[in-house]
Formats: sequence, C-alpha cells, structure tokens
Amino acid sequence: MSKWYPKKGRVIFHVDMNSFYASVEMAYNPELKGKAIAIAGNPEERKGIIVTSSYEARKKGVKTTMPLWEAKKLCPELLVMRPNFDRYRTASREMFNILADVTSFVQPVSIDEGYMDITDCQQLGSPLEIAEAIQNRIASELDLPCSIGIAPNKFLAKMASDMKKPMGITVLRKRDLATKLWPLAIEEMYGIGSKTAEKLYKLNIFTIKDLVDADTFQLKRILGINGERLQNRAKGMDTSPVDPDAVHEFKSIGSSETLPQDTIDFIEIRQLFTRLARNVVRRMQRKQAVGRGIQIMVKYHDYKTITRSRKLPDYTDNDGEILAVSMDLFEKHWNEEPVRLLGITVQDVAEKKEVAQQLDLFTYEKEASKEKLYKTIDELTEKYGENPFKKLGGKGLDVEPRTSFQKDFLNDYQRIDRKNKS
DNA sequence: TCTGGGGTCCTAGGACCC
DNA sequence: TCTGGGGTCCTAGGACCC
Repeated sequence: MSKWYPKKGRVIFHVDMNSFYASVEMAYNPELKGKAIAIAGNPEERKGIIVTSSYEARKKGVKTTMPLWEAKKLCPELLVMRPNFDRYRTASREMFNILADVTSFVQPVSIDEGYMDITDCQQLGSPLEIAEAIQNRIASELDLPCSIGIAPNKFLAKMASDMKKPMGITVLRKRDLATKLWPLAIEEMYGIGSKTAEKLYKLNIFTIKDLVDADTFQLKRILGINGERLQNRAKGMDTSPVDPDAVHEFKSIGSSETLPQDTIDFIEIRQLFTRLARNVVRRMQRKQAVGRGIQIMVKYHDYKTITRSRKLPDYTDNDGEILAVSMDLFEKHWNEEPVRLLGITVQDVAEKKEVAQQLDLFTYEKEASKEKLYKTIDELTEKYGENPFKKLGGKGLDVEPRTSFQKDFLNDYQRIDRKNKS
C-alpha cells in the first residue's frame, strides 16, 4: 500500500544584487552614498561606457552601456570610477557564502545574481521569512542591497526579483500571473531582446499576455524552438532545475580587447594577440582547465565582426600553441581593413584531471592490448571507438600521427592489416 | 565623441559515414 | 546509372544576458 503524497511545488528564489559595482564602491567608501556615481571604462582608450551606475545617477537618465560623454551630459555631477574587479569578486564570494548558509542548492549565474531552491527549507521558516533574513544579512554584514524574487520556478523568480528594486522582495505565484506578469510589455520579458521583440510586434504581440494567447505554430515558425519555450514561460511553465554544478562546467574561456585606435599594423596586432593568449591561459590555469577549440574574433573599424575557429587534435593549455593557431587563423582571414577589436576564445573546455583520466584509459587499453593483441580491425575500432585520424582532417590513415595513442593505433592497424593480407 | 568584455545557447550548411 | 535519408562533427554567425 503506497502512501499518497501531494505533488509538491518548488520554492525558488532569485537573488539579484542592486547596481552591484556601484553598491560595492559605496560600501567600500560610504562617503559616496547618496551620490550619482558610475563605473565606467577609460574614454581615452575608447572604452568609456557606463558599466553600472547608482540609483541617483539612474534618476538622471544614466543607463548601462551608455557612452560616458552622454551620461555626463545628462548628469554633470556624475562621479566616475574605474572598475575594481577584485573588490567585486570578493563581495560576490561573501554574498554567495550567505546564500550557502541557507541551502546548498544555490546556482550562481553571474557575479551578482543566483538562484536558490529552498523547497526543503521549511524548518527555517516561511519563504518570505527566509528571504527577509537573507536580505537583512547581506545588508547588515556586507552593506549591500539586493532584491529577491520568490516563485515556483526559475523564470518567474527572475521576473519577480526585477519587480521591486532596490531592496525588494516579490512573491509571484501562479495565481498572480494575470495581474503581475501578463500586463508587462513583451520586451520586459527575460529572454526577449530587441530582435525578438521586433519579430513579435509584427505578430501583434505587445504584452506578455499577447504571447500567452498567441498561436504556437506561428511562434515556432518565426522563432523556432525558442518560440514555444518563451510561450511556456509566459504561461508560468519552467521545469529547469537549480543546478549548483553549472557554474563549474565551463564551456569556453575567452579574452577580447578594443584597441586604443583602429590599426592595420601587424606588429601591434600580434602584440595584442600575444597578450590575449597569455590572459586566456592564465585564467585556464586558475581553473585547471584545458581546451581543444580555438576561436578568434575580429571586429573591424565598421563594426563588422567575423569569427574563425579551429578544432585541435589534442587538448592544450599552452599559450604558444594558442597564439600560433590564432595568428594563423588571423593571417588566413584578415581582409587588411583596420581592426577595432581582437579576441581569443578557447572552446570545448574540460578539466585537466578529466582529460588525464581519459588518457589513462587509453594507456590502460594499450597495456591490455600488449597482452592480448587485437585480432581484427573491427575489434580494434570497437576498443578505440573510432578511427582517431579522422579528427586530424585526413581521410583515413594517410595522416601523420601526432600522439602516442595515434601511433599505437596506427601500429596495431598496420599489423593486423599485414596479417590479413598474408 | 557613438557603441566593453565576459559568457551561453541555437541555427544552418557541408562533409562524411552508414 | 541513379538514387535516399538519418546521424554526427565541424565551422560561422546571431541572439541574448549581465
């Protein structure tokens, strides 16, 4: 006889720090409190855009990504500071430590926001009480403001945390959707940017409610699989879990930089690529990561941007190799026009120890094969999965083997081949 | 005086294999 | 001689978010 359990809904938080960089600076130097401040890059280096601004600055119309000169025009008293990333990283770590005191089901999504699944935290109090406790601790211990959204899934929690800022707590239940979510303009919805909004306007979709009521087939025709997903979210449906491990599963590590002036000087270009390669490798080493895809990005004077990439035969974390591949890609594809920005991204990133484990497996297979030699090509390919030379771009075994594994495979293959022919 | 830098996910075409 | 259709990998580009 099985006991009947009610189907329990989840309780998800989205914790969002308010104007994070500016708030950290204010906590660091309380004299800044109440003033219009902004964090921005250096305009001398053409990087003068607003990264974050305080609420006092926002009241004057200062917005993120606005050029500095424009912000100054709107708000002449604006106090502009360069970013202090170490400070922000430290504050971020302390903030997530506070969240981790509540539950281990925390998924950081950026330096200043994260999801929590507090479904199994009833012993700590009601969701509202837990949210208040978190908000109070972050405010009293770190002197930082945050907003928290409480909802049955991640999407609704994200939308909820946006509804009251700064220092808001918003509960968004299914029964609140019609009054709190659906009246919002479609471009307010998380996941809908300017391009998608334009497409939706053409279908006469202007509010989230319009999206709920729209024809699903028509949405899929215009937006692909994303159309259906967006509609489901608008209806309040989102089953994606809070995944604490996601933050460790890096897929790419990149570095890019805008040059002080557009350039066609090859020496200058190589110097920047060298710096980018070193920067990427430094960060890979910090994460104990290796990668086997190299992508370069070239943004030209007119903002036309190209990306070119290459798959490597083996994982690497070597800056010389990354630089060489990057330069080769650049030389093959540069149209000789002035360059504004260059970037290097290492893709297909894996943890060093996992790659080492895979190599161990190969070694193990080799040892085994010494004792019991493989008899047929079929048996060999079954053991090794597939012809490893294909990955080098060759049609078959006509490629120079580069790793010991590939040499071993070639030896075995040729041995069996000779035996079959004899 | 325009427009940074860090990411993720999705699409689409061609090569290649079965 | 002419022919299919699915699956995977690789590359390039685009949309979106903070």
